[in-house]
Amino acid sequence: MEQVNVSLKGEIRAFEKGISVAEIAKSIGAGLYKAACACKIDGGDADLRVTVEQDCAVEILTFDDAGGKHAFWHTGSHVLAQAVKRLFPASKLAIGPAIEAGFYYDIDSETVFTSEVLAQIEDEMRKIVKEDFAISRFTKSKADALAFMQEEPYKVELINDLPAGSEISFYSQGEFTDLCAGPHLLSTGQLGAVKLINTTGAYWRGDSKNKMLQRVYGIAFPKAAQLQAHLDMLEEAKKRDHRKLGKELELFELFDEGPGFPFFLPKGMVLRNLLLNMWREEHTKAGYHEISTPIILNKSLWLTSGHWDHYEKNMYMTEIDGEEFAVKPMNCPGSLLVFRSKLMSYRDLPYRMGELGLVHRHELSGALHGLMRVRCFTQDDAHIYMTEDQIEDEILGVAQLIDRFYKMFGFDYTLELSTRPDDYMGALEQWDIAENALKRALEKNGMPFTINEGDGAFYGPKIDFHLRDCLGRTWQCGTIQLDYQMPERFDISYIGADGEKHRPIMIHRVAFGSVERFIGILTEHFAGAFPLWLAPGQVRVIPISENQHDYADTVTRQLEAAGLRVECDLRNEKMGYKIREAQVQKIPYMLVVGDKEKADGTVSVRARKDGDRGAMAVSAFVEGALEEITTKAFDRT
RNA sequence: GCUGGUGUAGCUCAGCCGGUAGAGCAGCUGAUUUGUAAUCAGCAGGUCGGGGGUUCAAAUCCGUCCACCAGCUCCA
Repeated sequence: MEQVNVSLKGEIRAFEKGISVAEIAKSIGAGLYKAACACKIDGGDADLRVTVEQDCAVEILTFDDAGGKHAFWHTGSHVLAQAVKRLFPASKLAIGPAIEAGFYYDIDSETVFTSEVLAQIEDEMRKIVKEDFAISRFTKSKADALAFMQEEPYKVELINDLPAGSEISFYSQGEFTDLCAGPHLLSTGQLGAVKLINTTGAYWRGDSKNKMLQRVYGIAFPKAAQLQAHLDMLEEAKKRDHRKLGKELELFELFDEGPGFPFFLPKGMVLRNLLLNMWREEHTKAGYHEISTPIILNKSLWLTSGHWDHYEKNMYMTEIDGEEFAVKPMNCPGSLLVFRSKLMSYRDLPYRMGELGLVHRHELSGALHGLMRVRCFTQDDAHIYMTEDQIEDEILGVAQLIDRFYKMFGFDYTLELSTRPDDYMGALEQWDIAENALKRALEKNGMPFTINEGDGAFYGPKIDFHLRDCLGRTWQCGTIQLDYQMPERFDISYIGADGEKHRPIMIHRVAFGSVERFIGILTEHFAGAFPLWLAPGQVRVIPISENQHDYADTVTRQLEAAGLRVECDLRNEKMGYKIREAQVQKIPYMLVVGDKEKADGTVSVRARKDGDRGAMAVSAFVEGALEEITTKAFDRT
């Protein structure tokens, strides 16, 4: 009998040739076999049914591994499809993948999947889980696969797109079979707890020209307790929603009169201005010169920049004295005009020009979302004009600046390199140079990144910074774009050491991305409990009774003199009521003053995060608070 | 923009099959003078998202527009 040597977590074991990975898992232990979802063979994702024909390294994946979760949820989507087919046999199935959290299935059905129908489907799914069907895999030739799936038009379309001669795999469970590359679990019973989250519309193949299908989202876990924990997490995320908190904390407001045009309220402005003060300080230190350019500019400028050709559908137009003007969707043309207005020497380069520029873009009404997706926003923009041999240093400098900004709040982020889009402007070889320069800068500095093909700006490739928020959603914030095109189009130049004119290269970059979006992300990140340095109201003085109003007022003035943002609550309410209100408003510190404090010249400090800290001298409190502000200390709640 | 859903007092929501609007919180007034997350009472507050239509009668039914929500698409 032939044997193969299988490396399992570094340990080599011999098995009979042709053994399936599932059997290998079983040989290790019944527990592992039960928990196994998928596997990796020599590092590549594989199905547990795969047989081992030669020496290799095998890794068994469970729900705790990303690959295991993927298979788990993918099976979830098949169970969903099976339930829908049982209840509504006329439904046509499109695609049903696993996603970052759970799975979905796109279905073409006459029946509208209301919440009642969803509950019905969910019940049917639980039955299928209970029935514990073994899941089997088989393959067919392309012709056979087409014949086999002839009742499913979407599957036929998918199969037709597969290369001729390919072996097409299917998975079966009970009466249900689906076209699928896998991997899948061994049986439907492994799913444990399933839950359908919601249903929405989705275009077939993501193209708005195609038919709108119904997308049903679901999630599943091995244990009911895990499902409950996940649902609790979603509940918590809802509480942190910046749209809710923004209203409650009076930070910003959106009115019907200005869809997508946010209004900032007094408290929101305090936060915003503090953020921008920090931004200005950091940029001044980093050698940037701040400018401000108008929001309405003549159409001719937008023709020169190429925005008219590439961005017109998103631009707001107006007419002045019989001429066409556009509201700026980007700040770069203004910056270029400023650069061009002065004769520049190579000694001036790199020239870093920053602008907190208000831009307007017409986004689809359905895309609007609180402060995260709006129609007018402030980019913390900057344009760096430089020579070719300054590119790498400048990119690195910007990346470090952005890194400092994000670390200041404890944000995680990932990098993406976006390459040449279809509607690109300029010469191919310049794009290659630019893409390589960005790639080199990242690689040279050991910054890991993924590549997002075809997602660059029309004038150049870019490095995008994606922040992760409390919902696990990622938001594109910072970006660094390298541009050879605009300098060309605007015919800008500098005088080189040789006395001749040369064309500079430019970087477009933002750190916050959109000041509005960043504030939205910060709000959710901190659940409205901003670090002391950013909190619109930092301290609330709470006298216990009228008897201490004079003292409370004295304390308040002392804190004001120290530069703290403080309010004194002199209302005729009980202390508990005032504390509750301050707590709800996420005021970092409450200072309770009663007769004792008045007599001793102290304050009883209550912190938002951990409650009563006891009495201390006013000066001691001020000193601690100022220290906390200077260090920009934060803790995520 | 598309699919589905929602729109009632400042906020959160109730109002069955059409009979002409209600609660809690917030607000105001008064009483209470209070020791670490809600003191009590009274008052005031809404042409029920907008314009239409059906009807003796519309918050309720129909249609349309607007906004919002969940996604799709797009994106900072």
